[in-house]
Amino acid sequence: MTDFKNEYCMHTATCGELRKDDCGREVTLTGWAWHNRDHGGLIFVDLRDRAGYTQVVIDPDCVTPEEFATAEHFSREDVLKFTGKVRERGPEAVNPNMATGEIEVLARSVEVLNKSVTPPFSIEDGIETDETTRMKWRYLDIRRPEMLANLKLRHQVVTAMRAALNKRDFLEIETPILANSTPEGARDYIVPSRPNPGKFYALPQSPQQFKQMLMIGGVERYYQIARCFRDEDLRADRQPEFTQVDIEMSFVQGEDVIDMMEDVMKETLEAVGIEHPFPLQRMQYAEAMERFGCDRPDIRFGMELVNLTDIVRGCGFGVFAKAVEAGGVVKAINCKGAGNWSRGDVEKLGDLAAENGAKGMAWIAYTDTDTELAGKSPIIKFFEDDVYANLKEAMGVEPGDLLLFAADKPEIANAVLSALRLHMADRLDIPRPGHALLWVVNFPMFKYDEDEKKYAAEHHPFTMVREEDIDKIEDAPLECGSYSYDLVMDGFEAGGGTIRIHTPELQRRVLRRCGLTDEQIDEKFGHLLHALELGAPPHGGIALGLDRLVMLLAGKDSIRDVIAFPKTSSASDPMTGAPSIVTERQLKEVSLHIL
RNA sequence: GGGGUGUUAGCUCAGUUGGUUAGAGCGCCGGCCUGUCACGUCGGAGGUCGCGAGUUCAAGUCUCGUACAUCCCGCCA
Repeated sequence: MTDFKNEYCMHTATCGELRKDDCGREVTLTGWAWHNRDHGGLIFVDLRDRAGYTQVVIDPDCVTPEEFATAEHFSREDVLKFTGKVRERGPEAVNPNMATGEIEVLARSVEVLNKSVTPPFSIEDGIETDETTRMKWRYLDIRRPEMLANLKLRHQVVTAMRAALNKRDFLEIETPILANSTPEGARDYIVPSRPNPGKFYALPQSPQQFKQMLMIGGVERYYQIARCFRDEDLRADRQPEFTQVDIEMSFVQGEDVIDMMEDVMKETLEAVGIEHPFPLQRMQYAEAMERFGCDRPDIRFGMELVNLTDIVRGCGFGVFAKAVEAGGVVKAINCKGAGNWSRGDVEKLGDLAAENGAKGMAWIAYTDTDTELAGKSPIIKFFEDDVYANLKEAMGVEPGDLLLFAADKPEIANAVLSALRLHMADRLDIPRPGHALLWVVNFPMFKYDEDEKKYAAEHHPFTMVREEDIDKIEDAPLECGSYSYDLVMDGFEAGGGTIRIHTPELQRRVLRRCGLTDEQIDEKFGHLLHALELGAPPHGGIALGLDRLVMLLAGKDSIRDVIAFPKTSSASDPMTGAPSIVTERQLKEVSLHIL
């Protein structure tokens, strides 16, 4: 962490900046007592601030007896102020493990700015303190250099993105937090309106409609570091409130947004010291699903899905043959290095397959010594010789391999093998160095919702349908492509965007296809349709998930580590106690009562 | 809504087949110590075993329920 200017404050130097060249300077340092080492006749204090830490020496010959007595009772995290001379350490006393290890400050005056009670956990990097404890005392957690570094990285990313966008004539514009509920999408956080009894605002799931209005308003290039809210269950990479870098442009086609975003990403990554080749790979959605089984592939390693459907069609193994007959697929991955796993360990992988919807998981193992590639598996005996030979060839089998199969509807087979692929990469310690970004483009426009028995937009219903597919909206919606692009990084969706519909007729057709009646469309989206009638320019944009992006750059597994004050999995905050009950009077004011 | 894992000292954890007074490291308190840097050393304090039932002569340990955390599925346009 770099230093900051020593202006407007008590100290004249930070605890991280002093070096050999500063020897002889008289400085005032402020900070927190990190480690106190009392040698009886001599006391060492590691004084820590945002910039780093410095050893302060308290020698009874250099301070008053009262000050020395004070120093004998320093506690961890006391807030201290020292004035003294920087001096070079003797050669034996140099500490090569600390940035300021060649110097120390000999205290001339000692002042306690504030005592601290014993902290509930120690302020160290690499601790494995329970997250509830960390979040209850989040301000202590933030004192850890690692957490401070994460927050600083986040700041640097935001700063770089702002700079890159400002340079390209984007305007940063704020949109409402008190917005309107939308019928589709995630569950809304709702806020009662006191002057409008029985009516509610919804906190925005994204500024989607507002930014389209800004384009129609002639802004042409907009961005916002936008807080978004979704009342859905949490995950390691999902919080109820999160931040998007929200971007929209007018008079563009999909390639324009992609090109712009690549330039912004390039400058952002450079700002935090990461090199990545540009332009990025662009992969069709269909190809991503075929090769990796998911729309956000981690392409830093292989173990790609192999489609065996044609090879096993009509074969002697009934499970595979029937799956194909029913219109499904048979796919497999080759886990190199797992061929010697015990049968029990392999069978356990079936649990993961089941979690993702599989009815079972077939496998074939080849031990290191199985040079004939006979294989071990309960299913081999069902295959005809030529089928088995073709299968082995398609999978590129070698001794030491483990094949895992999925035979099901394409969605399930892909989901199962995608999960297994990532799991096996972890288990086999397959290296995933650096970062890999790519675009996944041309998502289907619609998907069929089995539960609701209706079609829904894959991205969102404002997405532009590919011109050649517009005639299929009513009769073959699943065949409609869209102008959509996801920015994928290390197996995560780092961002997603689309070109928007800018004519009212097409917008209405898409909303109808999503199952809305004309009355519902007019009620919920009337303002948008009117706006599209009044000279809406062709426009499109993208939204980046800032939390996920910073998480990946920081090398963390959870976005909670890059958010200053995150929520627990029950969407609560152990530090402030939010959410909490409100008074009867508050409820009455907004015309509510609790059931 | 469903599944997995976990909950024992301030923190991180161990605790055998259900059996005497529940342990360790770190931290904390006190003594000693003038070159340590995770200082050392001697001594000490510190426990509603998440909570509630049940089984049993006996429960940290077994059963059921429940709360919270965490991971995953559903969900997240």
